[in-house]
Amino acid sequence: MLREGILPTTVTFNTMIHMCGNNGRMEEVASLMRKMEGLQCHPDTRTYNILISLHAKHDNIEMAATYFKIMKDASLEPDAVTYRTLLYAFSIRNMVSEAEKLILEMDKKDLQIDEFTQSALTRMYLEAGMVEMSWSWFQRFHLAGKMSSECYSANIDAYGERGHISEAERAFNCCSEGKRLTVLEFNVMIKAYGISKKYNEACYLFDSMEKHGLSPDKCSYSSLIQMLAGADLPLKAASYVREMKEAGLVDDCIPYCAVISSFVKVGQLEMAVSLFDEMIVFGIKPDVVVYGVLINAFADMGSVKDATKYLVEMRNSGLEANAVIYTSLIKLYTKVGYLREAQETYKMLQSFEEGLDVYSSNCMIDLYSERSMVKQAEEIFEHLKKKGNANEFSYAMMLCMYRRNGMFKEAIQNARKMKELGLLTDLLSYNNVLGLCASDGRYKEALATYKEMLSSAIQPDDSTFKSLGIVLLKCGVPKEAISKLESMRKKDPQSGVQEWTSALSSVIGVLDTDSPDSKDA
DNA sequence: TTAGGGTTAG
Repeated sequence: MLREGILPTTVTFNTMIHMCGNNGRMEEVASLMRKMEGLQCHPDTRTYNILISLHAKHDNIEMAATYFKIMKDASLEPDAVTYRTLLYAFSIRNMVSEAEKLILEMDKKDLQIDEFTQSALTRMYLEAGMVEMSWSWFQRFHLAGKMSSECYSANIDAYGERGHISEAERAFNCCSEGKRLTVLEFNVMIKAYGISKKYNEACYLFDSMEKHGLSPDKCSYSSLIQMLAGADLPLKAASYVREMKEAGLVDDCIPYCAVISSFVKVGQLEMAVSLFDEMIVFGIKPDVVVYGVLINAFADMGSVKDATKYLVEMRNSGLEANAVIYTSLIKLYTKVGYLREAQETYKMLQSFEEGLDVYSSNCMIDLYSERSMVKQAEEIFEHLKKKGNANEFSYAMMLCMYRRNGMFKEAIQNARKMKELGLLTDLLSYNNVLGLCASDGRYKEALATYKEMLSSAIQPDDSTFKSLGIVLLKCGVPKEAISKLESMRKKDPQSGVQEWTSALSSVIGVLDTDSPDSKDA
């Protein structure tokens, strides 16, 4: 583009810088700047505006601010575009003092802030915890009277998203005084009520749209249905789905799916199924997600028959099961103890990119360990470890399997590895490890584990003290003394736990070895 | 710059 013999003008450079920058070729932008300098071709205000906006877009705010300074040093007058670009960039990064400095300059030059930047200011002040300040800016714009629906909505949304519901309401009311409301303001206000868990208000506002001569659009319905479903109010949500259907605004199964999954969540599976049936009657095609919801629901119930029914139905309608569905099936087969089916499903999962995750692998370990199929369980466990995916569940299940099969050495190694990797975090895991230590005669290790448990603020339970009681008993503490410790703990858990700790410390603290028959202690 | 559905165990 830069041909020899023809001197490119500033305008040409501006165009090229703009093009390169928009394509992300920032090195070329820098090289063009150097060429400009070499040719003594002077950048103008527009050149700097482009540079500031490009660097802001590429998240290099320092460079954007630097060009602003260079521009002024070159005695070029920043214009409304310059200020708007930089002020917006500062606002969305919550750079309050930098933004305020610019605003001051703009006021001096009598330059107006555009409404898009204004809503960014509202957000910035809210993020900074300066609610009053944000409100005074909102008012300044509101009183100037040139706000659009988009701007009012952006402000209502800014307040609503952060739970400032009364400011959102005030902004909404300001809007209704100044101009005719549109669906947009209603939608963000409904969303605001949802975020503040004011579901009745949301419904009431939605229902009042008609009185304002407005019809709710797809977004109004979707957000209301979504919020009600998420708030465990599926019955209410269902009535709006029906209304939405009546209005001809349902074109996929997503709103139905939200409500169906809400019914499942609150345990009303029959309602979920009947809404699903209703959806089919209306000719809305179910997709793999909504099938997934039902299959998972029946998997949780251990109902192979129903889960399979929906799986078959899904396949018959030409949909392929995905990794999520196979994971639900593995959960189901683990629950009911169908090893062969689980193995087959696990094999199917291998063909997926996300494929074999910890969850499904742990299900397989669970199945194998219940059957004492040590080798098979180990194989999966090794695979998990190799990929760095083995988690607390994986380790705990392996530990239990080893223990059940009398493989104490392996069990202890596992327990130690768990601690080492920081995977011992849950009460159940601690209890597993303590139970193991107690039955394997590792009293010092039991005490250390118990102390670790207390210091990581895990509340011990009855099962914890059952194992510790065995430890004390094996150390020669009489049964009566142990029962006394337990009744003390039942009466006053706090001091009871302390009594247990000192009893264990005094008995075990004097031992000089742990498990005399082991050499790896 | 309005909203959006599914899997996480002992």
